[in-house]
Amino acid sequence: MDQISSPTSARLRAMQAEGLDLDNCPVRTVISRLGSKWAPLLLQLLSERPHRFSELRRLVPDISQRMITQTLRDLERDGYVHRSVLPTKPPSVTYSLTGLGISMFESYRFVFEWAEANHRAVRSARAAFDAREGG
Amino acid sequence: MDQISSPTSARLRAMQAEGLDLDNCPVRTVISRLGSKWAPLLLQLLSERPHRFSELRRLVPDISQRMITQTLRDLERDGYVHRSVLPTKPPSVTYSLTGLGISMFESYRFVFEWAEANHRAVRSARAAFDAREGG
DNA sequence: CTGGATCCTCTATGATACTG
DNA sequence: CAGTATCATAGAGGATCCAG
Repeated sequence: MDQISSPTSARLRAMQAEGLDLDNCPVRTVISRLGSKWAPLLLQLLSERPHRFSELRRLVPDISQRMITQTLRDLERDGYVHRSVLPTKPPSVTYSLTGLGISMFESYRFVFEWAEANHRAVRSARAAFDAREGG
Repeated sequence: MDQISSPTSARLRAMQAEGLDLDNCPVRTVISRLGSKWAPLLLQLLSERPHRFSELRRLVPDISQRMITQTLRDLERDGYVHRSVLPTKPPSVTYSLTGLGISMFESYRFVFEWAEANHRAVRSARAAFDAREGG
């Protein structure tokens, strides 16, 4: 089995001495990024069909202009999203999933389906835990 | 289709006026939490078998004591993880997945497998993007 | 319409020291 | 061994204004 992490200080140096390669960890490279605050929502929307910038903004009402831009840019950088600019006036920009993005979402979507089916159970567990603690 | 978000200020009030229930969003309830920095790593380890606190710490060398405690606590609160204390001396604590946790990971694990198979492609895309930008 | 630039705030996380 | 408490900080994210 592979080792999982990527150290920072004293522990870090000890790890590196043992030859571990934490920057190559699949979880840290892929999953951490997909778990950001807005990436899941945007990916879900783009998995349905390509969307304009303003459409995404409207469909995710509480995202700031700054974060929608930045999140889409991160997803583009990692190869999941394609950005296509139509030189109209004013410009129109459409975002869509790339082949890599589609491939990724075929796996990621199982988590969305699980969440859809079980989010109530999670909220229940949360409430029960809080009741125990608070009491 | 359901609406996705959960507003914060002016937009928020506008949304609520339309009757949207952003706090009930499955993505925000479930997926956001699973995407935290350490949760994926700990879940992956616990999906293999139960682990002691110190084992997890050793297997994830760059996690701080504080974050391992807090992340496990969050996962316990949401019903994914069970914490069992053996009253030995000194105490021994074992963490394991609950039924809900096992169920969830049966979906989540596809993402891990995808990451394992494609993290190099993602890193390539990232490098290519940076080359374009930087150049 | 689609952003970029700036400033500001708050949360997540780390480091460290202490305890049953 | 398995935490808790405290302090400090980087970075995520929001608000606002400006521009092609």
